[in-house]
Amino acid sequence: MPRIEEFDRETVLLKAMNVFWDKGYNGTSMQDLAEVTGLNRSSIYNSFGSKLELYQETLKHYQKNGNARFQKALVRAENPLHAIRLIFESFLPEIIGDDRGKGCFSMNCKAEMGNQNQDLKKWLLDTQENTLDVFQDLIADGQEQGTINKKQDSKTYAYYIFNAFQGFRMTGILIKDKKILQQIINNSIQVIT
Amino acid sequence: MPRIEEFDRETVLLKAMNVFWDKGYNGTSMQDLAEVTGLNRSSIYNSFGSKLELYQETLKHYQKNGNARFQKALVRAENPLHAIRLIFESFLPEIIGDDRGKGCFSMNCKAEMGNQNQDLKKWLLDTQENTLDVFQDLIADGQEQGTINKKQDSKTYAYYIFNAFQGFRMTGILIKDKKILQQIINNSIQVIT
DNA sequence: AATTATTTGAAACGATTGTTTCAATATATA
DNA sequence: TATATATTGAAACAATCGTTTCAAATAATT
Repeated sequence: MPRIEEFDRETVLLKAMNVFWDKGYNGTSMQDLAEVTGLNRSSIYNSFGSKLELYQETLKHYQKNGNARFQKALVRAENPLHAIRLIFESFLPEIIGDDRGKGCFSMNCKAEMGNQNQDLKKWLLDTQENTLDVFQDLIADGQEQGTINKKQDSKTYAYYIFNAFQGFRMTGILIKDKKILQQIINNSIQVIT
Repeated sequence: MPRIEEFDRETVLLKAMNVFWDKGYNGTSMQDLAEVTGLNRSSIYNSFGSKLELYQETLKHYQKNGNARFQKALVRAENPLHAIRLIFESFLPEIIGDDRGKGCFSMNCKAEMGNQNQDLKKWLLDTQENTLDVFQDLIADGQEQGTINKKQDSKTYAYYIFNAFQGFRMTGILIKDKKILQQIINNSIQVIT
């Protein structure tokens, strides 16, 4: 009975994400979103609820993409240590190709909205925990397998790698030199080998 | 002949900084600024030019404070390696005491405005260069003096430390556990010893 | 005490903010 | 084909945005 949505939700979400990513949450207006998606304001509200809900959905979309990149690295890696390296390197194309200097969407959210909205803060904490777990599991495996040293426990190393990873996303905003970025990765991983 | 400004510029700047720091540039309204500073809108415009100019001035104020912290660490340090450690540790009180989760003002600016305003981008690049130089000089000194290894050149290590430092500021937004943060510092410095 | 240069307060500016309303449109089912 | 259900477009909502205006207030100088 119902009339069906005319637009492709995935496409709209992607376009909306790019605006939020570029301009930030507060820097993006519903006007911007309507223009870039081609949807009428009312259609956006009807389909996504509100500006904040749309923002949250684009964040999840972004993170899903990031998780996929993590998974790809896990599959391709020869061992856990190599997997960590591949995870870092898998973001090199995004960083170097990011000519607008948008950086990391998730990191931008953390800086702009992490202390302004409890729902977003909770989401950030959850994804942080998730990333930490991935790193910790990899490190624990690597320690058993022998490619990662046992000088410190996997959790401690996970925090260290997580820290380096976040720095990597921030550094990549203004530094696009692949050689420099690659050396940062090498040195960051050095500690756990 | 002229009537003198009634307010203390330094105090106003500090109050304005805290709002920008907390809410971001786009999240802060002139209303907010007038309320928190106690100044009338016209007085703000008369004394600081515009919202953007006031924002830039608060950023410089923040950075001046950060530089002072760097200098303090340099003076107190026993050697260049120790200086780098002290620089990281000098931000621990700010991180742990930051109960509102504001993070690093400069990092927030980078994430929110680095790609939106050319003047701000230029300022961010300048301060980045400055920080990198400080680290490189320290590392070069440490390498001559013997507390820092010579496996890689000072510039490469400077980028690595810079990366870890930026991660540190981001990690500190959601992680306030001093022991964890201290371990991140230890591991980050490990590479260059 | 008169003059002059500046700041201050209140009000208003047009533009834009996020959101809502509702009639017109469209389509899958009966 | 008629009906029911949903989406769409345009307009309008009150509120707030950053900024400007200008007369009143103020204080250092003459």
